[in-house]
Amino acid sequence: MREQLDPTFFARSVHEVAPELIGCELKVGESAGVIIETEAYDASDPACHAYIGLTARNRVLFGPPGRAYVYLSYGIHSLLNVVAEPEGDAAAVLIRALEPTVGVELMRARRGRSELAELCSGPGKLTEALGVGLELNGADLSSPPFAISPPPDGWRQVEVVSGPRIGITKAVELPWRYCAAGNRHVSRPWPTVARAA
DNA sequence: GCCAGGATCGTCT
DNA sequence: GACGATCCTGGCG
Repeated sequence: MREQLDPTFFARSVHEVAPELIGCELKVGESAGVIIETEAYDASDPACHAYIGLTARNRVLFGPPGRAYVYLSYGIHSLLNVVAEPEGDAAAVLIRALEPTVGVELMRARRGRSELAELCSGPGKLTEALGVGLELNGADLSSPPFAISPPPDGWRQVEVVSGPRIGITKAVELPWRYCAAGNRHVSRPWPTVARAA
């Protein structure tokens, strides 16, 4: 297994952590993928679960960085976030899409789909593919079943582009969605790119 | 190919 | 009692 991200990596501004997670490899159990799409949420942000203050659901956001914040969306999907910023500062990075690298057959079985681009191209899809459920809420991302490693050489110089976040109704104008430019595993096509000639 | 609608449940008012 | 940081299916063109 490769070296993992240093714990101090996560104890910074979520607006630094979110773009820098692009290209990093996220492993859960026997499956892994390269992170290609993220979104940043901080406590001053009306769309953030921590905006309303500490509650039973969002308490992990206020805790130590480098943990997993997992919650149920629409009563159906588990969504995975990485807690950022020092303990006491609530902020997190939503993992929106991965490019599958390890354990692809296991992902296919869990998703019930065969096309590679349908396995992890969405926040609800990747948690199903990786086997992430609510029981992992609060878990340390540097301990099994989790592991996060820095980008391998081929990913180190990938261009990261930003734009508006998806699926929210508040603070829609904030350009806090980040993605690896041109990657076809994104959850949605990039809304603002000009068409190539 | 695009769009509208439904599934489903924990959390907060 | 209402509302999602979503996904999939079916109907239509």
